[in-house]
Amino acid sequence: MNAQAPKGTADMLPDVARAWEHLQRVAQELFARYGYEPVYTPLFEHTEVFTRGIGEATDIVSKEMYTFEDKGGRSITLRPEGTASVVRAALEHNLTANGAQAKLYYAGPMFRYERPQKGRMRQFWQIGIEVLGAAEPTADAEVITVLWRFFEALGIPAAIMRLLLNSMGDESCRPAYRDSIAAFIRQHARDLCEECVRRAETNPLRAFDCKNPGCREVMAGASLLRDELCDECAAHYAAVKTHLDALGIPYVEDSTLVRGLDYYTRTVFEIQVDAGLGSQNAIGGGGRYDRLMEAYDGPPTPGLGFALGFERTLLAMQAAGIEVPAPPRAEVFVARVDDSVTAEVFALAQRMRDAGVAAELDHQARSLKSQFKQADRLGARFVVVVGPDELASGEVTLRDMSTREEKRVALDAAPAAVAAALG
RNA sequence: GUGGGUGUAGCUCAGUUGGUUAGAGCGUCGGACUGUGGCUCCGAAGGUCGCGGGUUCGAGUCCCGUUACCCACCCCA
Repeated sequence: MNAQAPKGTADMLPDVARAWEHLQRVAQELFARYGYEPVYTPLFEHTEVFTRGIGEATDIVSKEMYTFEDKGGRSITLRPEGTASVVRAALEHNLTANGAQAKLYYAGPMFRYERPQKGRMRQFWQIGIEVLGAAEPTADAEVITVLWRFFEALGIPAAIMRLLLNSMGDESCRPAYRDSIAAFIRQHARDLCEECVRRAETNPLRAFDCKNPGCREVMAGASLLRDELCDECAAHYAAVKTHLDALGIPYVEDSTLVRGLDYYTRTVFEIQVDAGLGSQNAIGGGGRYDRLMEAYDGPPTPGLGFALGFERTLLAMQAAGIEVPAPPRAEVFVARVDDSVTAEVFALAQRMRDAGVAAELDHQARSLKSQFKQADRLGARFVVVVGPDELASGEVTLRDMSTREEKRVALDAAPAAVAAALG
């Protein structure tokens, strides 16, 4: 058979898997300090959760979803992102009933059918947080701060991160602006690329994102949403910035930042780095989605959150020279001199483990010499040598691999002695 | 969906104008006074040269196709 993992997926072997767990540990510890609780939602949902939530016209929904019909005839889709599921779950379980607030975080794989490239996989992992029921700008500033602090906690220097901030307005000011941009594009159609002209009909705001220099030049003449926000949105945006300023979180206002999911309102943000990600640059991003719950026929419920990508975060860390610490695979190696002491060695290793010590032993009938090599490779601080000589006096030899010192200790007392020596 | 690049041992790669048993480094395993590591030395195992056609007396080396991976476009984490 073909042993290759499917296109766009990757096995996470120990070195990578360890980094994965490191990210999750850092996230859990940090998020807990801000009052976020874990939540696990299904990896697949009724397709409607995403089509209604993310938006029919988005790239994600129109061409990137893993959708299939299950044996019951239901249309099922592997989740392409986490927010829609969390909001759906909050609605199902009434987490925000009577004005309650929910602060949740999740971590797990997402699925998008795309051509893989650096920093982009068909199955990729995200960690995200969501705050539901919070309308105040302090919530926006908190979510952004958590994202920023997370990357800092991983050791990514603030100097290489760029936090982009923008407001997308809401239903009272965005539609008019959107129409004006569409009109602007049609007006300058002959100076813009085909793609941008097409955008006038689908998602006009995306034209600001075009990499074509000519388009950028033309779009620079368009009015900015920042200047067209309604009073409420402008005040909210200003307050978010004030709160970020107070915390010293450095942001760059970017009126062209338009995130690709339809559900965003008001605040949107993204953290980018320049090294390690290939042609990608965003390692995390998010925003406010005050109308999303209503898209599911739920009550009006403000919400916001962020998602960050494991793969990209790791690429950024690698580029920054950050190593994920690897603990020794064994603290003590229990070596046997010959087969006559196998039973004692096996039992002793178990007593070490029961005493809380990471202990390893040979399962391949290797020579004593190669057991020492093995112990060295595993990073074991101690080797306990068990042989006929030792056992004759009810003892074992305890060798400190760093100092090469050896001493005899009683067989029964060995686990405690090793545990004590390890501190 | 489109374009470009690459596919030789577990990993990183060499392989001359096509010519006899395909190499190196690292890693793995074993050994270097009979019960002991990291350095050094010696040795061993390990390869359908992505796959299928074609050209040729002969192809890892040329041609065609195919597939996988990588990178980029689109878009996104």
